[in-house]
Amino acid sequence: MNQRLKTMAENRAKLILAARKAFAEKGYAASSMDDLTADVGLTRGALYHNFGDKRGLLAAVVEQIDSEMAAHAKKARAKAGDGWQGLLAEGVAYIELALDPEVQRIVLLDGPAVLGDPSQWPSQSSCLESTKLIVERLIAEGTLKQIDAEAAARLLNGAALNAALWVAASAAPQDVLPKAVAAFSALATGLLKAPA
Amino acid sequence: MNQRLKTMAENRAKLILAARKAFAEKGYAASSMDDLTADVGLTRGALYHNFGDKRGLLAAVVEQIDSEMAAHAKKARAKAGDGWQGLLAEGVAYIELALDPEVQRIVLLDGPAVLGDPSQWPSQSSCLESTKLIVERLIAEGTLKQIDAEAAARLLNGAALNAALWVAASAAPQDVLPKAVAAFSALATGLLKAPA
DNA sequence: TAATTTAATATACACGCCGTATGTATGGTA
DNA sequence: TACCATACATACGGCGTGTATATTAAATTA
Repeated sequence: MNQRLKTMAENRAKLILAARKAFAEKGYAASSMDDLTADVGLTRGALYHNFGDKRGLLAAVVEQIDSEMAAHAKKARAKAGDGWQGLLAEGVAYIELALDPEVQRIVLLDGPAVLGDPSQWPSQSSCLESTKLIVERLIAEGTLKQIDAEAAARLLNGAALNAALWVAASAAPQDVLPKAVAAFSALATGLLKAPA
Repeated sequence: MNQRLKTMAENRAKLILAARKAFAEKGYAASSMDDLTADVGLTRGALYHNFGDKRGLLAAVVEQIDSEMAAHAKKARAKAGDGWQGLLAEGVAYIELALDPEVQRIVLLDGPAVLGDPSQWPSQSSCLESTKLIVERLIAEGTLKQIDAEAAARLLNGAALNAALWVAASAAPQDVLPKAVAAFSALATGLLKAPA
């Protein structure tokens, strides 16, 4: 088979892996591309050929992490069913995901600053889209109030992410997590037509 | 009177003003300290003497904008009274404030990435504190459910900020703003003990 | 299989920016 | 008036990015 494509894919994977580590530990700005590439036995030549520039590498990293997050959230939702409980479960899953330092630093802090508004990212918007679809169905079912589905989906995600940041930055995350989840659930019930 | 302190204060103000402009337009990373200081007839010497480093300048800028935001939100709340309506009004005020590109870029994007978690900033935490106080009073009054006041305050602020980012990034902000406000209000009613 | 072409990666260079160390000049003070 | 402190300017070193050129290894074709 094609040898070149294979090694190229391997090199891309190696660079992304090293970048996840470096970006998470030192932050995007403080990560040297020379060091990063040298760590995996390459030079900046490979990097600029594969990703265009430093931002391109960050975008690739963000996309990877983001898709992992979406998969995780989707699994959590599936476990809780496709109705109201599923929507709640997805939000809670996001909160828990953002406890990961990699997610915090790369996706929540540096990502927006360097790449711009997350809702424009292809990966995030897919996740948002799925949330929006559930909301739309629940509205049609009469479970939720008649509000703009996209607005509701965005604010739910936003609240969840913010809760996650709070939990992550706190001194005792395991104590704060349940409070955050409780507050999130309470807020979410505001969308219900007939409150629980 | 003391001439030196006066000119120093003037220079600080000039630098902060120029930084607000540069950071808002080009972003923090792309703003050159040489250019910035030259714009106001100074050199980096003045900057590093007054603010320590580039981050220090950003911190000063963020603090200034942040305090302006807090003042604005407080005023909006006062106008709507000190109860539940005031809490809502404060959230809506935040959403509207974040339509300002300066606020978006500096406070919401670059600020967290460079300075770290916003809840640690002295200015923001003061605003959060005031929200928390209202929530606590409303809980004591029996207006709100028995939930953690800090959690509720944080998620409210988080949802509002996220709504603002969405509105700001949209093609037709004036159309999206009412949807965001409606969704925010709906979410917030989830905190009420007896839903409206 | 040998020559040729393609392209993935390495190397080398130019430029800009930050932070610091040192110099200078002006305002306060005795 | 002479001295000192300090706010600011100047000069320097180092690092990091992005790009242009070179090299090497794989794929293709005859």
